Order: sequence, then C-alpha cells, then structure tokens
Amino acid sequence: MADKKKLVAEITSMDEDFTQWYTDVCIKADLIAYSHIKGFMVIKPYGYAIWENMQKLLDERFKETGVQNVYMPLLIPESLLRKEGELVNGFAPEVAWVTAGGTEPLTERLAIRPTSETVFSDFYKDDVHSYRDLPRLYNQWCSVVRWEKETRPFLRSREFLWQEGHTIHASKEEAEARTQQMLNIYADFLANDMAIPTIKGQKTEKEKFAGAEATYTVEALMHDGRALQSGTSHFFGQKFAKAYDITYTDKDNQLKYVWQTSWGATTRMIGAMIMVHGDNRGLVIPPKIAPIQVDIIPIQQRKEGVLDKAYEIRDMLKGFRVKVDDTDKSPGFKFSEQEMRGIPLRIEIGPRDIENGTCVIVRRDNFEKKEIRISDAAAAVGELLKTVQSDMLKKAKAHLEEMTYAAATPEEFRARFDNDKGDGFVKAMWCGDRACEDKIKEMYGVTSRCIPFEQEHIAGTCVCCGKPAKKMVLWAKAY
RNA sequence: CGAGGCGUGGCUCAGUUUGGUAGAGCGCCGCGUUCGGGACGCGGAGGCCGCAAGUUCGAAUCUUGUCGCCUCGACCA
Repeated sequence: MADKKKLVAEITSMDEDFTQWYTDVCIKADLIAYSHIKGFMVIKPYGYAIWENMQKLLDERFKETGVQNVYMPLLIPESLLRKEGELVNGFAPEVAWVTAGGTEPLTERLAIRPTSETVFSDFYKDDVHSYRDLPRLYNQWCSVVRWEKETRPFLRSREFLWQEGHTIHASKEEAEARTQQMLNIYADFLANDMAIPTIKGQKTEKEKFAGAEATYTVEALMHDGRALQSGTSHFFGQKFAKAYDITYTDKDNQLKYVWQTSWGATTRMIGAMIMVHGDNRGLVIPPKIAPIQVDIIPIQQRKEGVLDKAYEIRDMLKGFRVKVDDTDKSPGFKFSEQEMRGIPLRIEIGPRDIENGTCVIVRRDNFEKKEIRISDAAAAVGELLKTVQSDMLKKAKAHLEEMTYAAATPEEFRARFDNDKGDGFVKAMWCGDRACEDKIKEMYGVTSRCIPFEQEHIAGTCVCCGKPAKKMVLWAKAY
C-alpha cells in the first residue's frame, strides 16, 4: 500500500530502535505524559483505565483468598525505617526524605515510603496479641517513591503505583504457602488476563529483596529478548517480627514471633504488556484488560443512516466495552488511532455494508478481516474477543519458547550473549557461588533472573567456573 | 553519580557562527467541502526564546551562574 510509510510514520520501528519505539508507543497511544519532574509521569485516562482493569482483576483474586485492603501512612519516621538493617541498606540510596513541615524544619526526617514492610510491622506489633488474631492478610493499593537514577515510563519511574500485600502467620508453613499462593496468582493473572507467559522461580541471594529470607518471582520475556520481573513474593521468616517485636500468645501460652510475607505487583506490568504484545503500529491490548474492546468506525458518517446504524450496533453489544468513533476525522485517521491504542477489535460500517446488512470486523492482533451479518455482531464479537485473548497468549508463549535456549558450556553461553543481538532466556547450570554470578554480569551484562521451580539438567558443571553445578538458573539481560 | 545531548507557541524544530521588528510545519479554534487506510480550502488564536546576573545604544543570539529534561553506563519493581 502506497500510504503504508505515512501510516506508521509517527512510531519508530521496533527493529530500528526498540527503546524509542517503546517511548513512542507510550506517548502516541495516549497512556502517559511527562511531567516537570524526572521520573514522575502523568498517567492519562486511557493509561489509567488499563491500570484500573488490572487492579480489579488482581484485587478479585486477592480477596478470594481472604485478603483485605487497608491504607497505611505515606511517611515513615527515620528511626522506624532503620529498625531492620538489611532493608534500610537495600533502599538507602533511593529514599526521598521530607525534612520540613511548612516553614519549620522537622526534628526527625520522614521517609516517603519506598515500600511499607516497616509500617506494617510497626502496626502489627500492637494489633496482634493472640493466635486467634492470626493470620492477618492485608494489602494496600498505593504509590511508592524510589529515587532512581535512570527512569523510563512504567518500567522505572521514581513514583509508581502498585499493590503491596503484607501478611503475618502463626506458622512457617502457612507463611510459606501464602508466598507461593500469591506468586501463583500473579502468574495466573499475567497469563490469563494480560496474555503474558512467565517463568516462576526463586531469586538468588544476590537478587533477592533486601531483608527477605527468600524471594520468588515471575519473569517475563519482552519482544526484544530482554527479561522483566513482573511480580514478586517474599518470605521473611521472622526477621521483621524480631526487629519490630511482633509477638503473639499461642495456644500453649507461649509468646511467639509471627511468620511474615509480602508480595507486590506494579504499573510496570503495563510496560510488559506494551513490550510483549506491541507492534510497529502501536499498542496491542489483550481484550480482558482493554478499556475499549470494540471501536466502531463509521464510513461516510454524514450519509443518512450511517451513524444511526453505528449506534445501533453499539447497543447490540451490551456487556462489551464499545466506542463509536463519531469524530469528524477521516476513516484512515481513525483506523490508525484505533491500532495505535491497541483496541482489540474494529468494526467498519458504511453505506455499502448497510445495504447488504453486514459490517466488517478486523482483529488488532493479526489484522484478520471478515464480513459478518450485523445481526450476528454480538455473537461474533464475543467469540472473537475470546479468540484474540487466547491467540495473544499462544503467540507470546511461542516467542518465549523460541527465545529460550540451553547452554551447557561457557562457550555456548558466550555465543548467546557476547553480542548485541541474540538475547533471550538462557538456561544454564550454576555452582551457587556469588562470584560466578558477579562475573557473568560483568562479562555479558546478564543477570540471574531466577532459579526456576521446574529444574532441568543441562550439564553437570557450572557454566562459569566449571565446578560441580547445584542448580539450573535462568539468565537474561533485564530491564 | 560518570559521559554525551538538548532547553524558542501544545508538539517537532529553524533562527545563535556574524547581536538589530520572533519564524515554519504539525496540532488547536471557526466555516465549508470531504470520508472503505493518517483528506482539503479559506479565515483565526497562541511565545518574558528555561531562569538569573552581566556585557552592549540594543541580547533568543555573547559571558557567567543556575535549574530542568533526554540518552547511555553503575544502582534498582
């Protein structure tokens, strides 16, 4: 098509410059605007609607497991933050501080929460007295601030929206089970709602959360072959319980420390959605979280009856999220905009169709186009949205598998990573030494993403040092 | 925090070398014609040239300082 170049002129091709493509999509799809402070972005209505849908679907899953929502203070006194050493050390470089109230300097400076383990712990300390009070399954939806050096929309902003669940339990087993349960919820949500397949596993000592005893993660693979941590769940053991003195009296009248977990997922998942599903025309949103699922575009809308028919079709599609684009832009403009915004289905309706009693329906994910009877619209849309949703997951799964390699030897490992291309996940054996992890990162810019739950035997020796290997690790360049 | 780049209508930028009446395209507003892949005509609105101090008769342009943004590294959801 002669106009093809012009059509996509506003979005940089992802093959040409993936980073620029990503930024272009964020802006052109109307998700965000930059603010005047580095790392703080405006999430526009369309972007926020995506987040709201994600929140709703996640929140439902949480609540099904007994989780309750709460809200905790934004500010944390420095003394409170400092009670658990590892957490402070982990976050110290990126904490933002409040040092004055009005015109008066504060006697103790206050941290803007980078995460709320300390606040929850401090609260639980007085809130829980008996085994009858356990478990506590609290979650909050809020924003946190971490003063990152380099920032990118959704992937790494200084303020980001998330949920943080913080639970306390009477037994170690129960807390560990909760950690796994929440990780499974993330994996399930990502696969079934966001159409993003992930690899589940445990973080190494080097990569685990500051203060955690064990950190579990779901790792997704972006279109450019880089990994993105898309949800984490931590088992804290009794570390915070001891630092913050969270005790309860058990059935046997003994004073005991609680067992604790936390788990979080962020607006970063929107970045994952963009980079997993997007293409050179822009965003592609999975139907279950798309703010608009069907965009009805009238052709020659000023002709008698066209707009009426468009509204009529909209009314037939009750139960779906439908928009009629009745602005006076040209149809070509509307097509491009619908594609840029990743709306899963487009219905074209013009005088020609009306005469035949048909309309044209086009899929965003693969541009497949077909003519259907207007009377069949509701059934066809319902069917197609399901198909698009599952096809998107299939496609993403195929990409993940295609981009996952096994490296048995240092040479094979090098061959995958010692260049700008050929990223992806690499499964390789590891001896368990931090030194090898550090060395691999230094040599290739590659980090251990996780020790997958589903272990395979790739080789007998470590891919770095050649000593006997303990675990198979999933390696990748990461965002 | 290191290295580079950039601050001029909403956006992308020209103008800065050589100081002399603030420009273009896109977008926006109005009217009309269009409409099956980013339409067109006519009319219109919109700028303390990031901020501050200096040099000068005169500064978007020169000097100094300062603030901010972008990209890439080290650190991180």
